[in-house]
Formats: sequence, C-alpha cells, structure tokens
Amino acid sequence: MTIRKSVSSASVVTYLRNCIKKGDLNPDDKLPSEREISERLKTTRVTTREGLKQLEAQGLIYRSNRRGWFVTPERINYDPSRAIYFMDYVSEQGQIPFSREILKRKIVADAFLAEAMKIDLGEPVVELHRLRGANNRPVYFERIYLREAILPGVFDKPLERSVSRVVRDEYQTDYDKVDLNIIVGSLDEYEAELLQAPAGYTSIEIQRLSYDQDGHVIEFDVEHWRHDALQLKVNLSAH
Amino acid sequence: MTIRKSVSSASVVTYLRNCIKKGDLNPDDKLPSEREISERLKTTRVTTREGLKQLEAQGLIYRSNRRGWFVTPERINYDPSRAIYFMDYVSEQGQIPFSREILKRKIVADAFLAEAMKIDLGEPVVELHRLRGANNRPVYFERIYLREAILPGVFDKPLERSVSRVVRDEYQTDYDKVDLNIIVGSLDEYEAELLQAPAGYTSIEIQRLSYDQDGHVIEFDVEHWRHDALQLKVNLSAH
DNA sequence: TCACTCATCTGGTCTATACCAATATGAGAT
DNA sequence: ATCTCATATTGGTATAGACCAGATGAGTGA
Repeated sequence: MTIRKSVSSASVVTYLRNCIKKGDLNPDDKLPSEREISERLKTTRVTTREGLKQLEAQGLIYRSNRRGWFVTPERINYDPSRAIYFMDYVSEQGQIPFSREILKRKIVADAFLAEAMKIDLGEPVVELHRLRGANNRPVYFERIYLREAILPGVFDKPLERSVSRVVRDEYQTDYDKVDLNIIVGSLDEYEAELLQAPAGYTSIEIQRLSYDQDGHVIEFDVEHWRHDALQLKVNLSAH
Repeated sequence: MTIRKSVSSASVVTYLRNCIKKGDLNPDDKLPSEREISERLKTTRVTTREGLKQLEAQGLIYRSNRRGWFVTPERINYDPSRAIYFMDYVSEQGQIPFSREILKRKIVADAFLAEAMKIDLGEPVVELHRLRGANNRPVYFERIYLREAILPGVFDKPLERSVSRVVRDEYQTDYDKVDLNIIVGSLDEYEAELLQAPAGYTSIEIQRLSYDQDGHVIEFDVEHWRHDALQLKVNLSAH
C-alpha cells in the first residue's frame, strides 16, 4: 500500500496556486502574511514558508525584503539572436523599461577578464555596471567590458541607452559573431540587493562575448537575470 | 575571536565550500551527515539544512534521496547550435553517456501540442520519453514529438540513439531552422524521480521546435535538465 | 505642512524536539 | 557464498516557540 500521509506544505502550494489561477490574486498583489496563512491552514510558519519557497522556485511568487510576498508579473521575452535593444523589446511587450547606470570606470584586464575576453593581462578596458527592469521591477544586473583598443574614446560616449547602438553608429562596427554561455546559479549579496531579491536567489547568468567582422573581441557582458523574470528565445538557422 | 553576529547557516556554506575547494571533498564524494555537520558546527539540523540548500542552489552539491549529500561532478557543455548528438558530445567531454527509453507510443495532438507545434488538433504524433545522463547520473529528461505526416513510419525506426540521425539519414530531411525556448522552472514528482532529484528541484526547461527546408515543423522536444548538470553554449552569427 | 519618533507588522533566522520513510548494514539462516 | 530480515542511519517533514532587523504607518511636535 502506498497510502502516503499528505505533505502539509503542499496544501499551502495548492491553496495559493488556486488563488492565483482563479484570479483572486493578480500580478504584483500582496499575499497574506506568513502568520495569517499559517493560521488559516492550521500549520506553522516553517511549513508555510516551505510552501512559499516552492512557489518562489516555480517563479509564481516573489518576495520583497520584509515587506511580504507578491504574485510574479509576466516574464520578459528575450531573444539574444535578434538585433534589438532592451528598451525597445520591453516596450514592444507592453511593459515600461528602465535602465540605471551603477558604475562606469576604466580598468585593466585581470586574470579572469583576460581569459574570458582572450586578451592580454593589463589591457585597458571600460567597465560598466547597470541595472535594468520593467514596470519598476529590476530584472537583470549587467557588467559590461569594452576594449578601448578597438573602441577608442568609448568611455566618453553616451552609453546609457545602448552600448551596441554606440558601437554600430559611432564606430561603424558590426557584431558579426556572438558566443553565449548560459548557466543557472545564485545571486551574491551585492547582486541580490540590486535586484531586490534575497541573497542566494536563483539566477540565470548569461555571458556574452561579441566579435567584430575581423574576429576581434569587442565586448564582454555578464548578465544576471532574476529567474522568474526571463523567458529566453533563441532562433537558430542552418548555414 | 570570530564572534560574529552574522548568519550561522552561512558558516555551514563556507565550511563546506572550503572542504570542496581544498579538495578534501571530491566530485561524487559523500558529505558528512546533517546531524554530524550540525554537531561539528554547534548548530541545529534546520540551520545546517538551510546552508546545504544554498550550496545546492549554487550547484555545488546534490542529494540522493535519503542517502546523503554529495559533491556535484562537472557540468555537461551543451551547444544546441551544433549538429552533434548527445552520446557524442558527452563522450567528447570525457564522460560516459547513457540514454534510456522510458516510453514510445502513438498519440494525437492535444490542445497544448497543437498550439506548440502549430498543427491541427488530432494530428497523429509519435511521442517518445527518454532519460539521459553521464557517468550513471541522470542529467535530463526529454519528451519528443514527431509528426507522422512528415516522417511516415517513424514509429518503427530505431530511435534509441538519436532521433535527428534517423531524420537525416532515413528521410533525407535536414533541420533547417530551430526555435529554442528556455525557461527556469522546477521538476514535478514524475520528472524528479527519474532525475533522482527531490520534487520541486530547480530545472532548466528547453523547448525545441525544429523545421525542415520547406518550413514545416518536423519535431518538438521538451527537455528538463538538472540545473546543476548543464552549461549551455550558443554560438550566433550574423548573416 | 513637514520631519521625526516609535510602536507594530513583516519576513529572516535560529533552537530544540519529534516522528516518518527510504536506504544502508550486518547478523543469522540457507 | 547468498539470501533474508531486523535494525540503525539518513534525510524529509513538521510542531512550538523565540528573537532580530527592516519596513510601515500613525501620531507628535516644530
């Protein structure tokens, strides 16, 4: 006989999932407090939290530091194979994008960058950090590294809106080849705070290495997306 | 003195991470039991488990149902833009691949399939489930749907090793275009059991829709990868 | 009106304990 | 040797209670 005693945290999951499916709870709505849910379902906070974390892992709900749990809004569709800018494809999907520059400075390549960008240790690089989101909700944090050798004076260009636009328009350089490296990981404290997520939150890390027509690396990006905010689409064609 | 008011589950994380980094623990080695770790670090099981779950989210360790926690072996590199088969690219990476057929049957397209494959409701389709892994460790579970209309008699072909090989060799049909859809989610009970993971385990879901030279959909796949077993690489070229 | 203060609410972390279910283990029977 | 079965071990789930830290909102005073 496989009569299993039902798992109690599962009832939290089904209860809340139904609320969401039925429409009692809509995107960005606040869930009842953990203590209230526990009382309503006659269980303890530990168990309730177990259920909430499962829904979080499924991307159905998210939490805002000590403010409560909320229903996750629609994901953003991102297609790295299309030549289109964040601000544009988010608008296209009916959401209001924002982009915030966190840091911009000149550095020299350390061991990690040299290896990743296939350049010499110590080569001058422009580093750019930025945070992007939709409808006031941050969705990804990005570190960008640009080679000054290939893009002289790039530090002083207006990079807020789109780096790739500047590269194309001001340097007449096309992105000829892009290597993507995608891995699931978790956010460190700094990234988590920017993305308004708890430390350790599951993220999708996308590394992008871009080459020009001559096969030179021009740009290296590392993006950390909230896992609940992204749906990746890639179109591949034989050639 | 290291009297820290910092979180105590973090000490579990750093302690074990150091063991792994130093090489005291190697891939597939078993960690001490939760009770033993708790005792050693003078904390409780709940806290220890909290730390273990964080390491699990980072992909550093995995658990085998009630047997214990283990160090995660190397990830598999998978490049969907390369025309190469699982059995081959896993071997290429120095691991021993396996592939197990779970199910094979003829069905007709339901609403979900019809929508996903852009075909009519009720069109005959061959469904194939299989589990694949490396070094005896399952890494992904896959559902494949093939159109009998385009590939007549495909049900009786030897599909164990590679579906795409059969399509190419026996039907002289090339995969001309592939649409990928990638999302992070979590495993349901059935998928989790096959992948030897706890229910709700974070997974990477890859949907692949393949077209032939004439623009017809020939195949639809849904893969569920253990998040700790996969590193995705995609090469994009302008054309 | 505006800025500040403080009680209150919320989630974040932790202790201590308990029982269950699947797995490993080792002693005894064959 | 091999099989069988009871037992110990391990993780999985849950209860009950506690304190902390950040966010909020109502009330207060300038």
